[in-house]
Amino acid sequence: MKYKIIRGFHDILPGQIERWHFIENTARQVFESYGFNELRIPVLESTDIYCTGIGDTTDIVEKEMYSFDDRDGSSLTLRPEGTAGVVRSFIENSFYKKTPVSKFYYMGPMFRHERPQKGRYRGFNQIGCEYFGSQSAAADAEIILMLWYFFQKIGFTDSVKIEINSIGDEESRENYKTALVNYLTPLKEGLCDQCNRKLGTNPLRILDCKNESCREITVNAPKITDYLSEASGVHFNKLIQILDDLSVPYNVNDKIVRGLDYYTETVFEFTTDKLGSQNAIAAGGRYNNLVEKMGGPPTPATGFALGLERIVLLHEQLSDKEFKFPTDVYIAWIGEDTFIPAMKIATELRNNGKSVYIEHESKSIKSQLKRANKLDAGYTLIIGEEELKSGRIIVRNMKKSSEESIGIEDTGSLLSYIN
RNA sequence: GUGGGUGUAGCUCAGCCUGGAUAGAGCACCUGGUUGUGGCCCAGGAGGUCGCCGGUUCAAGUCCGGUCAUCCACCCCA
Repeated sequence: MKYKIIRGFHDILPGQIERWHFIENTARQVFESYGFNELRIPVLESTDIYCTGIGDTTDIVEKEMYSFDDRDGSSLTLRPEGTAGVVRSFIENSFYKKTPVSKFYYMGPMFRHERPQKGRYRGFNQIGCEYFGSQSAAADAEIILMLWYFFQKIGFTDSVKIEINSIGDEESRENYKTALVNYLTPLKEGLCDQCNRKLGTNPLRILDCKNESCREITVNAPKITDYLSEASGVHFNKLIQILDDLSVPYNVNDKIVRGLDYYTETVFEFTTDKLGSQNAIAAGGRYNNLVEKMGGPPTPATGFALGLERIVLLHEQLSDKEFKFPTDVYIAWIGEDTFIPAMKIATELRNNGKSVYIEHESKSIKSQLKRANKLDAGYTLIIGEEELKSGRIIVRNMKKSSEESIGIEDTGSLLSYIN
Protein backbone atom coordinates (compact mmCIF):
# COMPACT_ATOMS: atom_id res chain seq x y z
CA MET A 1 0.00 0.00 0.00
CA LYS A 2 1.50 3.27 -1.07
CA TYR A 3 -0.09 5.75 1.31
CA LYS A 4 -0.81 5.10 4.95
CA ILE A 5 -2.30 7.22 7.68
CA ILE A 6 0.41 8.51 9.96
CA ARG A 7 1.10 6.85 13.27
CA GLY A 8 -1.30 7.56 16.09
CA PHE A 9 -3.96 9.06 13.83
CA HIS A 10 -7.20 7.38 12.85
CA ASP A 11 -10.07 7.69 10.41
CA ILE A 12 -13.58 7.64 11.80
CA LEU A 13 -15.60 5.61 9.34
CA PRO A 14 -19.27 5.45 8.42
CA GLY A 15 -20.70 2.92 10.84
CA GLN A 16 -18.72 4.50 13.67
CA ILE A 17 -19.46 8.14 12.97
CA GLU A 18 -23.13 7.72 13.89
CA ARG A 19 -22.08 7.02 17.48
CA TRP A 20 -19.80 10.09 17.42
CA HIS A 21 -22.68 12.21 16.19
CA PHE A 22 -24.89 10.94 18.98
CA ILE A 23 -22.32 11.77 21.65
CA GLU A 24 -21.40 15.13 20.13
CA ASN A 25 -25.02 16.12 19.69
CA THR A 26 -25.84 15.12 23.25
CA ALA A 27 -22.89 17.17 24.51
CA ARG A 28 -23.98 20.21 22.51
CA GLN A 29 -27.51 19.92 23.74
CA VAL A 30 -26.55 19.46 27.40
CA PHE A 31 -23.87 22.16 27.44
CA GLU A 32 -26.11 24.63 25.65
CA SER A 33 -28.85 23.96 28.17
CA TYR A 34 -26.37 25.19 30.80
CA GLY A 35 -25.71 28.37 28.86
CA PHE A 36 -22.46 27.43 27.16
CA ASN A 37 -22.01 28.63 23.58
CA GLU A 38 -19.70 27.13 21.02
CA LEU A 39 -16.44 28.92 20.38
CA ARG A 40 -14.41 27.69 17.44
CA ILE A 41 -10.73 28.31 17.73
CA PRO A 42 -8.00 27.46 15.24
CA VAL A 43 -6.09 24.23 15.28
CA LEU A 44 -2.84 26.14 14.84
CA GLU A 45 -1.58 28.82 17.23
CA SER A 46 1.75 30.37 18.00
CA THR A 47 3.83 28.07 20.15
CA ASP A 48 4.28 30.46 23.05
CA ILE A 49 0.60 30.46 24.02
CA TYR A 50 1.01 26.81 24.99
CA CYS A 51 4.31 27.37 26.75
CA THR A 52 2.81 30.01 29.02
CA GLY A 53 -0.59 28.38 29.06
CA ILE A 54 0.22 24.78 29.89
CA GLY A 55 3.58 25.32 31.55
CA ASP A 56 7.15 24.99 30.30
CA THR A 57 8.02 22.01 32.45
CA THR A 58 5.05 19.85 31.59
CA ASP A 59 5.51 16.75 29.46
CA ILE A 60 3.12 18.14 26.88
CA VAL A 61 5.26 21.18 26.22
CA GLU A 62 8.61 19.51 26.77
CA LYS A 63 8.22 16.58 24.42
CA GLU A 64 4.78 16.13 22.93
CA MET A 65 3.96 19.18 20.83
CA TYR A 66 3.78 19.20 17.06
CA SER A 67 5.69 22.42 16.50
CA PHE A 68 7.25 23.77 13.34
CA ASP A 69 8.46 27.04 11.90
CA ASP A 70 6.19 29.12 9.72
CA ARG A 71 7.64 30.60 6.53
CA ASP A 72 8.58 33.77 8.36
CA GLY A 73 10.42 31.78 11.00
CA SER A 74 7.89 32.13 13.81
CA SER A 75 7.10 28.96 15.70
CA LEU A 76 3.62 27.45 15.35
CA THR A 77 2.08 24.52 17.17
CA LEU A 78 -0.81 22.19 16.45
CA ARG A 79 -2.96 22.58 19.54
CA PRO A 80 -2.30 19.94 22.20
CA GLU A 81 -5.34 21.06 24.22
CA GLY A 82 -8.10 23.64 24.05
CA THR A 83 -7.92 25.86 27.10
CA ALA A 84 -4.95 27.99 26.09
CA GLY A 85 -6.53 28.83 22.75
CA VAL A 86 -9.87 29.66 24.33
CA VAL A 87 -8.16 31.94 26.85
CA ARG A 88 -6.27 33.64 24.01
CA SER A 89 -9.54 34.22 22.18
CA PHE A 90 -11.31 35.35 25.35
CA ILE A 91 -8.67 38.01 25.88
CA GLU A 92 -8.25 38.98 22.25
CA ASN A 93 -11.98 39.47 21.74
CA SER A 94 -12.38 41.35 25.04
CA PHE A 95 -15.15 39.13 26.32
CA TYR A 96 -14.38 40.35 29.83
CA LYS A 97 -15.66 43.78 28.80
CA LYS A 98 -18.80 42.53 27.11
CA THR A 99 -20.42 40.34 29.74
CA PRO A 100 -19.89 39.66 33.44
CA VAL A 101 -19.23 35.98 32.78
CA SER A 102 -18.47 34.02 29.63
CA LYS A 103 -19.24 30.35 29.06
CA PHE A 104 -17.84 28.55 26.03
CA TYR A 105 -17.59 25.03 24.74
CA TYR A 106 -15.39 23.82 21.93
CA MET A 107 -14.84 20.55 20.16
CA GLY A 108 -12.33 19.24 17.73
CA PRO A 109 -9.00 17.55 17.15
CA MET A 110 -5.96 17.93 19.42
CA PHE A 111 -2.42 16.73 18.75
CA ARG A 112 0.18 15.24 21.06
CA HIS A 113 3.19 13.21 20.05
CA GLU A 114 2.79 10.36 22.53
CA ARG A 115 3.29 6.64 22.18
CA PRO A 116 -0.07 5.47 20.81
CA GLN A 117 -2.12 3.06 22.82
CA LYS A 118 -5.73 2.09 23.13
CA GLY A 119 -7.65 5.23 24.02
CA ARG A 120 -4.56 7.34 23.46
CA TYR A 121 -3.81 8.79 20.07
CA ARG A 122 -1.55 11.44 18.62
CA GLY A 123 -4.51 13.00 16.87
CA PHE A 124 -7.53 12.83 19.15
CA ASN A 125 -10.73 14.72 19.79
CA GLN A 126 -11.85 16.66 22.80
CA ILE A 127 -14.91 18.54 23.85
CA GLY A 128 -14.26 21.14 26.50
CA CYS A 129 -16.01 23.87 28.43
CA GLU A 130 -14.53 27.02 29.89
CA TYR A 131 -16.33 29.29 32.32
CA PHE A 132 -14.76 32.73 32.87
CA GLY A 133 -15.58 35.35 35.46
CA SER A 134 -16.92 33.47 38.46
CA GLN A 135 -14.77 32.62 41.41
CA SER A 136 -17.59 30.87 43.20
CA ALA A 137 -17.35 27.22 44.08
CA ALA A 138 -20.86 27.07 42.69
CA ALA A 139 -19.38 27.50 39.22
CA ASP A 140 -17.10 24.52 39.82
CA ALA A 141 -20.05 22.58 41.15
CA GLU A 142 -22.17 23.37 38.15
CA ILE A 143 -19.70 22.17 35.56
CA ILE A 144 -19.20 18.95 37.51
CA LEU A 145 -22.96 18.57 37.72
CA MET A 146 -23.27 19.28 34.01
CA LEU A 147 -20.70 16.63 33.15
CA TRP A 148 -22.42 14.19 35.44
CA TYR A 149 -25.74 14.71 33.67
CA PHE A 150 -24.07 14.44 30.31
CA PHE A 151 -22.62 11.06 31.25
CA GLN A 152 -25.98 9.93 32.59
CA LYS A 153 -27.59 10.93 29.35
CA ILE A 154 -25.27 8.78 27.29
CA GLY A 155 -25.71 5.87 29.69
CA PHE A 156 -22.51 5.94 31.74
CA THR A 157 -24.14 6.30 35.16
CA ASP A 158 -22.74 3.11 36.65
CA SER A 159 -19.40 3.23 34.90
CA VAL A 160 -18.06 6.64 35.80
CA LYS A 161 -16.72 7.91 39.10
CA ILE A 162 -16.00 11.48 40.08
CA GLU A 163 -12.74 12.19 41.88
CA ILE A 164 -12.16 15.66 43.24
CA ASN A 165 -9.43 17.43 45.10
CA SER A 166 -8.16 20.89 45.81
CA ILE A 167 -4.64 22.02 45.17
CA GLY A 168 -5.37 25.40 46.73
CA ASP A 169 -4.32 28.87 45.76
CA GLU A 170 -0.71 29.78 45.12
CA GLU A 171 0.02 30.54 48.74
CA SER A 172 -1.37 27.18 49.88
CA ARG A 173 0.53 25.38 47.20
CA GLU A 174 3.86 27.01 48.04
CA ASN A 175 3.47 26.11 51.69
CA TYR A 176 2.50 22.59 50.78
CA LYS A 177 5.35 22.17 48.32
CA THR A 178 7.81 23.14 51.00
CA ALA A 179 6.30 20.68 53.44
CA LEU A 180 6.26 17.93 50.83
CA VAL A 181 9.87 18.49 49.80
CA ASN A 182 10.90 18.54 53.44
CA TYR A 183 9.13 15.24 53.97
CA LEU A 184 10.43 13.57 50.82
CA THR A 185 14.05 14.74 50.75
CA PRO A 186 15.25 12.43 53.54
CA LEU A 187 13.43 9.57 51.82
CA LYS A 188 14.58 10.29 48.30
CA GLU A 189 16.71 7.13 48.11
CA GLY A 190 13.46 5.18 47.81
CA LEU A 191 11.97 7.31 45.05
CA CYS A 192 12.31 6.44 41.38
CA ASP A 193 14.62 8.47 39.12
CA GLN A 194 11.79 10.48 37.66
CA CYS A 195 10.42 11.39 41.05
CA ASN A 196 13.86 12.51 42.15
CA ARG A 197 13.87 14.86 39.21
CA LYS A 198 10.35 16.03 40.02
CA LEU A 199 11.49 16.78 43.56
CA GLY A 200 13.30 19.77 42.14
CA THR A 201 10.85 20.78 39.40
CA ASN A 202 7.30 19.76 40.27
CA PRO A 203 7.08 17.86 43.57
CA LEU A 204 3.28 17.71 43.47
CA ARG A 205 3.41 15.22 40.67
CA ILE A 206 5.34 12.72 42.74
CA LEU A 207 1.96 12.06 44.34
CA ASP A 208 0.47 10.45 41.25
CA CYS A 209 3.50 8.29 40.47
CA LYS A 210 2.43 4.67 40.00
CA ASN A 211 5.77 3.20 41.06
CA GLU A 212 5.15 1.03 44.09
CA SER A 213 7.99 2.22 46.28
CA CYS A 214 7.06 5.83 45.53
CA ARG A 215 3.49 5.09 46.49
CA GLU A 216 4.53 3.59 49.79
CA ILE A 217 6.51 6.68 50.55
CA THR A 218 3.75 9.09 49.60
CA VAL A 219 1.06 7.30 51.58
CA ASN A 220 2.19 9.08 54.72
CA ALA A 221 3.18 12.29 53.02
CA PRO A 222 1.57 15.50 54.20
CA LYS A 223 -1.81 16.11 52.59
CA ILE A 224 -2.58 19.21 50.57
CA THR A 225 -5.90 19.56 52.34
CA ASP A 226 -4.04 20.24 55.59
CA TYR A 227 -2.17 23.10 53.97
CA LEU A 228 -5.01 24.95 52.32
CA SER A 229 -5.25 28.62 53.13
CA GLU A 230 -8.44 29.68 54.83
CA ALA A 231 -9.96 30.96 51.56
CA SER A 232 -9.05 27.79 49.69
CA GLY A 233 -10.48 25.64 52.43
CA VAL A 234 -13.74 27.57 52.37
CA HIS A 235 -13.89 27.24 48.59
CA PHE A 236 -13.37 23.49 48.67
CA ASN A 237 -15.85 22.94 51.49
CA LYS A 238 -18.47 24.91 49.66
CA LEU A 239 -17.99 22.80 46.53
CA ILE A 240 -18.40 19.64 48.56
CA GLN A 241 -21.46 21.05 50.27
CA ILE A 242 -23.15 21.83 46.96
CA LEU A 243 -22.36 18.43 45.49
CA ASP A 244 -23.79 16.80 48.61
CA ASP A 245 -26.92 18.92 48.50
CA LEU A 246 -27.45 18.03 44.85
CA SER A 247 -26.74 14.35 45.48
CA VAL A 248 -23.85 14.14 43.06
CA PRO A 249 -21.66 11.20 44.08
CA TYR A 250 -17.95 11.95 44.34
CA ASN A 251 -14.81 10.85 46.05
CA VAL A 252 -12.17 13.15 47.49
CA ASN A 253 -8.82 11.91 46.23
CA ASP A 254 -5.78 13.79 47.47
CA LYS A 255 -3.60 12.11 44.85
CA ILE A 256 -5.18 14.05 42.00
CA VAL A 257 -2.82 16.88 41.16
CA ARG A 258 -3.17 17.18 37.36
CA GLY A 259 -0.40 17.52 34.85
CA LEU A 260 -1.05 20.98 33.50
CA ASP A 261 0.42 23.87 35.41
CA TYR A 262 -2.51 26.25 35.17
CA TYR A 263 -4.77 24.62 37.72
CA THR A 264 -5.62 26.22 41.06
CA GLU A 265 -8.09 25.25 43.78
CA THR A 266 -10.54 22.66 42.47
CA VAL A 267 -9.29 19.80 40.32
CA PHE A 268 -11.34 16.78 39.26
CA GLU A 269 -11.38 13.71 37.06
CA PHE A 270 -14.14 11.51 35.74
CA THR A 271 -12.71 8.01 35.64
CA THR A 272 -13.80 4.56 34.54
CA ASP A 273 -12.37 1.14 35.31
CA LYS A 274 -13.41 -0.24 31.92
CA LEU A 275 -10.72 1.17 29.65
CA GLY A 276 -7.53 -0.23 31.10
CA SER A 277 -4.90 2.31 31.99
CA GLN A 278 -6.54 5.13 30.05
CA ASN A 279 -9.00 5.61 32.85
CA ALA A 280 -9.66 9.36 32.70
CA ILE A 281 -12.47 10.20 30.32
CA ALA A 282 -12.89 13.80 31.41
CA ALA A 283 -10.89 16.08 33.64
CA GLY A 284 -10.62 19.68 34.60
CA GLY A 285 -10.54 22.21 37.32
CA ARG A 286 -10.21 25.82 38.25
CA TYR A 287 -7.50 28.06 36.80
CA ASN A 288 -7.66 31.48 38.42
CA ASN A 289 -4.32 32.82 37.23
CA LEU A 290 -4.16 31.78 33.61
CA VAL A 291 -6.03 34.68 32.02
CA GLU A 292 -3.80 37.19 33.76
CA LYS A 293 -0.70 35.17 33.01
CA MET A 294 -1.60 35.25 29.33
CA GLY A 295 -2.00 39.01 29.30
CA GLY A 296 -5.63 39.57 30.22
CA PRO A 297 -7.14 41.12 33.30
CA PRO A 298 -7.21 38.96 36.45
CA THR A 299 -10.15 36.63 35.76
CA PRO A 300 -11.15 33.55 37.67
CA ALA A 301 -12.04 30.60 35.48
CA THR A 302 -12.98 26.95 35.63
CA GLY A 303 -13.45 24.26 33.01
CA PHE A 304 -12.81 20.77 31.76
CA ALA A 305 -12.09 18.69 28.69
CA LEU A 306 -13.38 15.27 27.80
CA GLY A 307 -11.71 12.75 25.54
CA LEU A 308 -14.06 11.68 22.79
CA GLU A 309 -12.15 8.58 21.66
CA ARG A 310 -12.30 7.17 25.17
CA ILE A 311 -15.96 8.03 25.54
CA VAL A 312 -16.78 6.39 22.22
CA LEU A 313 -14.81 3.30 23.28
CA LEU A 314 -16.69 3.07 26.54
CA HIS A 315 -19.99 3.73 24.82
CA GLU A 316 -19.35 0.83 22.45
CA GLN A 317 -18.82 -1.41 25.47
CA LEU A 318 -21.90 -0.27 27.32
CA SER A 319 -24.51 0.30 24.68
CA ASP A 320 -25.84 -2.33 22.32
CA LYS A 321 -27.90 0.40 20.73
CA GLU A 322 -27.40 0.20 16.99
CA PHE A 323 -26.14 3.25 15.22
CA LYS A 324 -26.95 2.95 11.58
CA PHE A 325 -27.16 5.49 8.85
CA PRO A 326 -30.87 5.42 8.03
CA THR A 327 -32.37 4.80 4.61
CA ASP A 328 -36.06 5.68 4.57
CA VAL A 329 -36.87 4.72 1.01
CA TYR A 330 -35.16 2.64 -1.65
CA ILE A 331 -36.29 3.21 -5.22
CA ALA A 332 -35.96 0.23 -7.53
CA TRP A 333 -36.26 0.94 -11.24
CA ILE A 334 -36.34 -1.58 -14.06
CA GLY A 335 -35.59 -0.48 -17.61
CA GLU A 336 -33.80 2.65 -18.82
CA ASP A 337 -37.05 4.57 -19.42
CA THR A 338 -37.97 4.38 -15.76
CA PHE A 339 -34.83 6.04 -14.41
CA ILE A 340 -35.90 9.66 -14.93
CA PRO A 341 -39.38 9.17 -13.43
CA ALA A 342 -37.71 7.34 -10.52
CA MET A 343 -35.30 10.24 -10.02
CA LYS A 344 -38.21 12.69 -9.98
CA ILE A 345 -39.84 10.76 -7.16
CA ALA A 346 -36.50 10.53 -5.33
CA THR A 347 -36.05 14.29 -5.54
CA GLU A 348 -39.56 14.88 -4.28
CA LEU A 349 -39.02 12.61 -1.28
CA ARG A 350 -35.60 14.08 -0.54
CA ASN A 351 -37.06 17.56 -0.58
CA ASN A 352 -39.42 16.30 2.08
CA GLY A 353 -36.56 15.22 4.29
CA LYS A 354 -36.45 11.54 3.38
CA SER A 355 -33.23 9.66 2.94
CA VAL A 356 -33.57 7.98 -0.45
CA TYR A 357 -31.28 5.43 -2.08
CA ILE A 358 -31.34 4.82 -5.80
CA GLU A 359 -28.99 2.90 -8.11
CA HIS A 360 -27.29 4.51 -11.05
CA GLU A 361 -26.41 1.29 -12.80
CA SER A 362 -29.13 -0.87 -14.29
CA LYS A 363 -29.67 -3.86 -11.99
CA SER A 364 -32.10 -6.72 -11.63
CA ILE A 365 -35.04 -6.16 -9.38
CA LYS A 366 -33.83 -8.99 -7.20
CA SER A 367 -30.45 -7.45 -6.54
CA GLN A 368 -32.12 -4.10 -5.94
CA LEU A 369 -34.42 -5.55 -3.32
CA LYS A 370 -31.47 -7.29 -1.72
CA ARG A 371 -29.72 -3.97 -1.53
CA ALA A 372 -32.83 -2.35 -0.01
CA ASN A 373 -32.88 -5.09 2.58
CA LYS A 374 -29.21 -4.62 3.39
CA LEU A 375 -29.74 -0.89 3.79
CA ASP A 376 -32.63 -1.63 6.12
CA ALA A 377 -34.88 0.63 4.09
CA GLY A 378 -38.36 1.09 5.51
CA TYR A 379 -39.98 1.14 2.09
CA THR A 380 -39.05 0.19 -1.44
CA LEU A 381 -40.70 1.85 -4.39
CA ILE A 382 -40.83 -0.25 -7.51
CA ILE A 383 -41.13 1.37 -10.90
CA GLY A 384 -40.84 -0.68 -14.09
CA GLU A 385 -42.29 -0.52 -17.59
CA GLU A 386 -45.71 -1.72 -16.38
CA GLU A 387 -45.90 0.93 -13.67
CA LEU A 388 -44.84 3.57 -16.13
CA LYS A 389 -47.66 2.52 -18.45
CA SER A 390 -50.34 2.32 -15.79
CA GLY A 391 -49.12 5.44 -13.98
CA ARG A 392 -49.14 3.65 -10.63
CA ILE A 393 -46.02 2.61 -8.73
CA ILE A 394 -45.63 -0.14 -6.17
CA VAL A 395 -44.84 0.89 -2.60
CA ARG A 396 -43.50 -2.04 -0.63
CA ASN A 397 -43.42 -1.99 3.15
CA MET A 398 -40.24 -3.93 3.88
CA LYS A 399 -41.09 -4.79 7.48
CA LYS A 400 -44.57 -6.11 6.74
CA SER A 401 -43.83 -7.35 3.22
CA SER A 402 -47.02 -5.68 2.08
CA GLU A 403 -47.53 -3.66 -1.06
CA GLU A 404 -49.66 -0.72 -2.06
CA SER A 405 -50.20 0.91 -5.41
CA ILE A 406 -49.98 4.70 -5.56
CA GLY A 407 -50.31 7.15 -8.44
CA ILE A 408 -46.91 8.05 -9.85
CA GLU A 409 -47.42 11.79 -9.30
CA ASP A 410 -49.41 11.50 -6.08
CA THR A 411 -46.59 12.57 -3.76
CA GLY A 412 -49.06 13.52 -1.04
CA SER A 413 -50.45 10.02 -0.72
CA LEU A 414 -46.97 8.54 -1.00
CA LEU A 415 -45.63 10.70 1.82
CA SER A 416 -48.54 10.05 4.11
CA TYR A 417 -48.25 6.31 3.45
CA ILE A 418 -44.56 6.09 4.28
CA ASN A 419 -44.63 8.41 7.26
C1' G B 1 11.27 7.15 25.52
C1' U B 2 11.27 1.56 27.93
C1' G B 3 9.47 -3.68 28.00
C1' G B 4 6.28 -7.53 25.92
C1' G B 5 2.32 -9.58 22.36
C1' U B 6 0.39 -9.47 17.39
C1' G B 7 0.57 -8.64 11.76
C1' U B 8 -2.48 -14.35 6.60
C1' A B 9 -8.97 -12.31 1.77
C1' G B 10 -13.00 -6.16 2.78
C1' C B 11 -13.86 -8.02 8.33
C1' U B 12 -12.97 -11.91 12.34
C1' C B 13 -9.53 -15.59 12.44
C1' A B 14 -7.21 -20.99 11.52
C1' G B 15 -2.49 -22.74 9.50
C1' C B 16 3.47 -21.22 12.10
C1' C B 17 5.53 -24.90 17.51
C1' U B 18 7.39 -29.89 14.22
C1' G B 19 9.53 -25.80 6.75
C1' G B 20 7.36 -29.45 1.48
C1' A B 21 3.87 -28.86 -4.37
C1' U B 22 -2.87 -25.19 -6.27
C1' A B 23 -2.75 -20.99 1.56
C1' G B 24 -8.18 -22.25 4.28
C1' A B 25 -13.02 -21.13 7.17
C1' G B 26 -17.07 -17.95 8.73
C1' C B 27 -19.16 -13.21 7.64
C1' A B 28 -19.42 -9.56 3.65
C1' C B 29 -19.51 -9.12 -2.01
C1' C B 30 -21.28 -11.01 -7.18
C1' U B 31 -24.34 -14.65 -10.14
C1' G B 32 -28.00 -18.38 -10.39
C1' G B 33 -31.98 -21.64 -8.25
C1' U B 34 -37.40 -17.66 -8.69
C1' U B 35 -37.75 -15.05 -17.25
C1' G B 36 -40.32 -8.41 -12.13
C1' U B 37 -39.89 -9.05 -5.53
C1' G B 38 -35.51 -8.78 -0.08
C1' G B 39 -34.52 -11.66 4.53
C1' C B 40 -33.88 -18.24 5.21
C1' C B 41 -31.84 -22.21 2.34
C1' C B 42 -28.94 -24.40 -1.75
C1' A B 43 -25.27 -24.16 -5.89
C1' G B 44 -21.45 -21.53 -8.10
C1' G B 45 -18.00 -17.20 -8.56
C1' A B 46 -14.66 -13.38 -7.47
C1' G B 47 -11.22 -11.77 -3.91
C1' G B 48 -4.36 -12.99 -0.97
C1' U B 49 3.02 -9.53 -3.34
C1' C B 50 0.84 -14.39 3.99
C1' G B 51 2.96 -6.08 6.71
C1' C B 52 7.82 -4.76 4.39
C1' C B 53 13.28 -5.76 3.65
C1' G B 54 17.03 -9.15 4.16
C1' G B 55 19.14 -14.01 5.88
C1' U B 56 19.25 -19.60 6.59
C1' U B 57 17.60 -23.73 3.31
C1' C B 58 17.10 -27.93 -2.35
C1' A B 59 12.50 -25.56 -0.41
C1' A B 60 9.95 -20.15 3.97
C1' G B 61 3.12 -18.04 5.51
C1' U B 62 6.07 -21.45 8.80
C1' C B 63 12.91 -20.66 11.22
C1' C B 64 16.39 -16.12 12.16
C1' G B 65 17.52 -10.68 11.98
C1' G B 66 15.94 -5.85 10.95
C1' U B 67 12.05 -2.48 9.99
C1' C B 68 7.11 -0.47 10.01
C1' A B 69 2.28 -0.73 12.02
C1' U B 70 -0.87 -2.10 15.87
C1' C B 71 -2.22 -3.88 20.83
C1' C B 72 -0.90 -4.27 26.20
C1' A B 73 1.91 -2.39 30.31
C1' C B 74 5.21 1.63 32.05
C1' C B 75 5.33 6.91 31.43
C1' C B 76 2.00 10.77 30.55
C1' C B 77 -2.80 12.37 29.83
C1' A B 78 -8.49 13.30 27.79
